[in-house]
Amino acid sequence: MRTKDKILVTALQLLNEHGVKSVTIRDIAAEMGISHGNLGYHYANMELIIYALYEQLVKEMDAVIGSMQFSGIHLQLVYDSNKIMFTKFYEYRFLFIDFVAIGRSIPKLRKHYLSLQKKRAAEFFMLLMLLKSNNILSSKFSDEQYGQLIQSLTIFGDFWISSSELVYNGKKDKRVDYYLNLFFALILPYLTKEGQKQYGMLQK
Amino acid sequence: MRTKDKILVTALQLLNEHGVKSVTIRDIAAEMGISHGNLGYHYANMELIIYALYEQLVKEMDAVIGSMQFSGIHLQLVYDSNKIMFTKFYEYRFLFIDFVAIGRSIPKLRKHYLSLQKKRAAEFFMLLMLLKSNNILSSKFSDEQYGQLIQSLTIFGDFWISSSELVYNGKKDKRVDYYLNLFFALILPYLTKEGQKQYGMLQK
DNA sequence: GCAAATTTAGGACATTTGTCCTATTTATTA
DNA sequence: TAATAAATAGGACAAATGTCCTAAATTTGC
Repeated sequence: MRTKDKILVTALQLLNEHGVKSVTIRDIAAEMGISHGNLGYHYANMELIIYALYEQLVKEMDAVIGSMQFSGIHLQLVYDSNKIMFTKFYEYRFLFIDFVAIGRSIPKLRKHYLSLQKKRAAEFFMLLMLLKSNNILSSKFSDEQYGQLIQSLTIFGDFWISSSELVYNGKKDKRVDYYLNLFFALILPYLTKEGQKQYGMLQK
Repeated sequence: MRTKDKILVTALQLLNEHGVKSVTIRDIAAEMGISHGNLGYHYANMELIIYALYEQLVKEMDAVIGSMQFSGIHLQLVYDSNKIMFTKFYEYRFLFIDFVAIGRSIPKLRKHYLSLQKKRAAEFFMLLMLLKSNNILSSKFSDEQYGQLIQSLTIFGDFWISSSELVYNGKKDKRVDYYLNLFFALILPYLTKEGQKQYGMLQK
């Protein structure tokens, strides 16, 4: 692996473990066994590394979402795509754990995230509308209510990791599933009979 | 005001504005126009200041919640108590914005928060059960489902500020109301006819 | 195989920050 | 009022950190 890539791998590991505040250029160099001067040659400072990792996450998400086959609308689809997203998010958890601090110190990242979120919210809204017209989500709730639901789901999606970092004390390999389950519990009361049937048959 | 109290006031203002990462003992002293040596005499480091502010928040919350009159069970009660909590949280928003980083660097704070959260969740569960038995919340959802709802509401309650810090661009004085409204939208589908009626009549 | 470009190591330096220390001033109390 | 305690100012210092620089080593392209 090229040094430049290896730096990102090591940085990600250290950032996830110790948090943005505690990791320095020199820490990463030491962990890799290279000089801090060398590391500075590839990435002059932590912000560049963090932004590179953010770009990497976005890229990986696009790739994995893009490769999904949308064969007919079904609750399983929502489940699968969210499971992938939750898992990826957790791989890059330091970003979410220090979300605001990072957004504050790297305006470019914040700006990009905002437009990304807007796009994702619009896609998700389309998906919900589709589920609604296919009698999976109930029609008795207004589009505005579904819009609000999406906002809350977005907040949950962005911050379940932070919460779990402080609170979760279950098995490590069940963490994502646990919060994915909570996420779906938020959608549960909006389901029709048919939706509930599909929910019961979800392959988790 | 005593210097020791004034330090907390100034620290809170700076922390809310710039975040934990960017505020130092010396910054606070400079803002107050006193020497850093003097500030060190009262609080040796930032962690002591942050913990003191956390204690202050907990104390203020206890006081304000304790003074509420619980005259009969009603959705308005849930609304009012949450409005108070949301408002207080926002006054001390730096705590929530850097929740994980603070919890990591001040284990005592993390530990206290965990036991507090446990207590609050239990109280909230009792409240929901009461609303359920008073036909405000629907009986068609299981206690387990209400338990999950509380967990999601807790995550929302702890992190709406972080999200708003990055996303919200509405009027400043409507911020708390906006997220309180989203918070209640999460409860909406669990309401009975009677509950919905009370919801429509909420004095916001 | 050799010149040029890239990569690497490590030193130097300024800045920031927490921490400690002492001297002075202000407040308290007996 | 005198002595004691509390509060304040500001200097000193070490550790950490980003940043810059140079020289050596390695790789690349012709």
